Amino acid sequence: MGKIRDSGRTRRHILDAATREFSERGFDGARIVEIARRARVSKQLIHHHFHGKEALFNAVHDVKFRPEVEWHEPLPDRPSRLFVERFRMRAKDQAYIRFLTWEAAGRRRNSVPGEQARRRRIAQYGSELRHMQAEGKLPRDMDHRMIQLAILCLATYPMAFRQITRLVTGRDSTDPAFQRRWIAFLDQLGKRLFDGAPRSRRHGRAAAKR
Amino acid sequence: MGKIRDSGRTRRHILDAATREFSERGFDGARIVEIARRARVSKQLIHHHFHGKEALFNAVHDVKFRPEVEWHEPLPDRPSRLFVERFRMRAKDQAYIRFLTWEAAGRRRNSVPGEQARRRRIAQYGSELRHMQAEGKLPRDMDHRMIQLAILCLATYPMAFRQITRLVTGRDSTDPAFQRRWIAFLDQLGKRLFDGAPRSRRHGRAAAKR
DNA sequence: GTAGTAACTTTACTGCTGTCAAATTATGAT
DNA sequence: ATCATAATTTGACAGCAGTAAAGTTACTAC
Repeated sequence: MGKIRDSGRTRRHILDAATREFSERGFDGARIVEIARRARVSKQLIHHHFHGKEALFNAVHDVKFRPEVEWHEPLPDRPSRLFVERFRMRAKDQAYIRFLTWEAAGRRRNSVPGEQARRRRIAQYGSELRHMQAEGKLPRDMDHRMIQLAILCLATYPMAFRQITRLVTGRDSTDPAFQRRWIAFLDQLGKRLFDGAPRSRRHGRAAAKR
Repeated sequence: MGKIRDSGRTRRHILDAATREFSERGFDGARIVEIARRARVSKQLIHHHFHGKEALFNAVHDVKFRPEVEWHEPLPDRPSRLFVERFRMRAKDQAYIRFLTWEAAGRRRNSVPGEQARRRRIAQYGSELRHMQAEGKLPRDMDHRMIQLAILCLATYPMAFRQITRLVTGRDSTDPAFQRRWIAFLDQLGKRLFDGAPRSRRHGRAAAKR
């Protein structure tokens, strides 16, 4: 019998199960009995290791998602790849997207968990963008924070709002065929936006319209 | 005493209250007692008029959000305004955004409610985009469905993921100051993307990079 | 080996939530 | 006036979710 006692292992099992359950059903929808079933422990044991549902939820965030937040990925050198690279990251981490979506939907607490670290992380990304602006790789006449937000829009939305993506494109956002096309599109987008007029010298086009 | 009985009025009150409650807390988080309190009726009366929580939820969608889905807005003539106009719409209807977000987060049912109408609505928008492509107003070398999705990304995400928007820009997405800047940014984006190189004749740029 | 501690189980309960059924009150037709 | 019908209130309950506390089993140090 593999009945050896190992608190670390069971804690891990519980956390894994809880991660999936919370991701799928959200905090209110999640059932701790279900988590117990998935982790193959009794629900009381969950309450023994962690202390209540709320605490378990926080633990899940800390253990499972904090690394994601802390992780620092290098920016691509070509600015036109900003969209694509970010999307690639997001597409790999569906669970985190779902967590973000639940967080956005619910308003259980005005301060988001791990706000400090996330703010730092985001600020750092922002300063790198500004640096690219200074180098002339990104247009200077655009607010770098808005560029950053746009990157997140295009990288996150299709994975978060899967039902919409399916309605619009006919394919689920997890479908590799969709991801290929979206990446191709983001590449076009990046090139048109940033390769074409990287300098700030007024991005003169034929002002034909209007 | 305004104690006259008017089923229509109370039904409306219940629906209003339910709309807010479901928007704020989602299906699982919503409490029908709370809906009753807001509508100033007893919870049993809710169960009398509608039949259970699930049915009430569907009714809310039908009555409150269906019109939004059905509504047909004219596309702007200048393609560069596509982003801005869509965002303007979205910013006005926070409740609908929240509904979409809950819908995206939860997986209560694989088929989304009102799918038929929404699909038709979306397809129509798509065909108008294709028409703009045919007119040369939009680049032909981009997949119009991806353009459509991008529009939704940029219009919806900041309003849906308010916590992210706040972390990135420092302002809440309902803040008029943010909305002004985002609109300005989307305008720049649209111009760079669609005013500059509307034709499909290879959008020649200085292929300096790489 | 034994004592102590921590992992796990069992039993039980409390509070809440959605729902049902019956009683009451208003409304409208005849 | 009366009677049927629908609106609304009252009362009650059955189920479940989270939790607490006590009991049992395994592991560890001495």
